[in-house]
Amino acid sequence: MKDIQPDWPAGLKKTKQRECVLAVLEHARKPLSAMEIYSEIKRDGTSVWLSTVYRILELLVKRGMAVKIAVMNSETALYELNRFQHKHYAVCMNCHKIIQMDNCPMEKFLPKFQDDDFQVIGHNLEIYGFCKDCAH
Amino acid sequence: MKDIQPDWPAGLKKTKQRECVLAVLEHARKPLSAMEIYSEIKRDGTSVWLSTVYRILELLVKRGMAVKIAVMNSETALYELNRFQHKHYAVCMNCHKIIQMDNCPMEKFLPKFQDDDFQVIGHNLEIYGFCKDCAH
DNA sequence: TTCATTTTGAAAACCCTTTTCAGCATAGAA
DNA sequence: TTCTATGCTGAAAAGGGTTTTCAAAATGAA
Ligand SMILES: [Zn+2]
Ligand SMILES: [Zn+2]
Ligand SMILES: [Zn+2]
Ligand SMILES: [Zn+2]
Repeated sequence: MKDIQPDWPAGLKKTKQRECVLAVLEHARKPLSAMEIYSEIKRDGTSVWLSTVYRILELLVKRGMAVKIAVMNSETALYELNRFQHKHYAVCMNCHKIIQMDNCPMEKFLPKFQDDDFQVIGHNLEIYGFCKDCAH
Repeated sequence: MKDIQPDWPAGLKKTKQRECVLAVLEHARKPLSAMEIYSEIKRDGTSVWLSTVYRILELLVKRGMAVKIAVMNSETALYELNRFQHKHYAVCMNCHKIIQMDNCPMEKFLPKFQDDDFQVIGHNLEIYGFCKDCAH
């Protein structure tokens, strides 16, 4: 699981736990919760504490290396590597699967809203419904 | 604060606490947290418990009489009366003020996304940035 | 009024997340 | 390499919003 990193990010002390968290995020095919990352690392045999995972994730987010996602109606935050793509999600109301959308519906709308006494920094969009496995 | 309700919703037992929660929501000019509703009721001199407020809000949401809003990067849920209007919010990153948007940027986009193996039930959109009081 | 059924009070439990602080590991200097 | 300052982790506890519990109280129907 733990990969050979080509080069370690400058200013970050290299620790076993940080390497593991980064490796898990790198291999992830979907956004993961802190608990999922923690479990993945332990399953791999490395000793780590959940609070440490939270600390590392907070650090990665602060450095812009990871992104924190808050899916509504879910009390757990999800994390993924920052791949510098603007994206949004569709969430299945049945199986809670998260499906990535490839285009942003806000592009055309935002300039209109900009004028209205509000300086827009970003936006957050989520579609909810049923994925094709759960459609009825 | 407690209004004379024209008619009490059928099938709902009328209790002092439920009347108060509904009255607070009716007078609210912005979405409120359970704690804010609780404080408002106590300030009015009525005895109520926070867990009861949560129970009542859950009931109202389940009956479609209220709407629960989860603003990202905020760990508290907000509630408002369901006025059956489709709307979205802009959230100030500085003062956390919530500004209601009057048009929905998704209307034109949704049909395009509908086809993609996902049955769209609804969506959730949030703009974040700085309100005019906090612009820099 | 009486009684079955709900609802509330009061407290405790829950769950995810953050904080604390001492001991340990890391990277840079000597 | 060894030393040292600094930063990181383990381990446990606390935090904060929300939910659960169960006995007592209130409600509405008969
Ligand atoms: Zn599904
Ligand atoms: Zn977008
Ligand atoms: Zn503001
Ligand atoms: Zn909309």
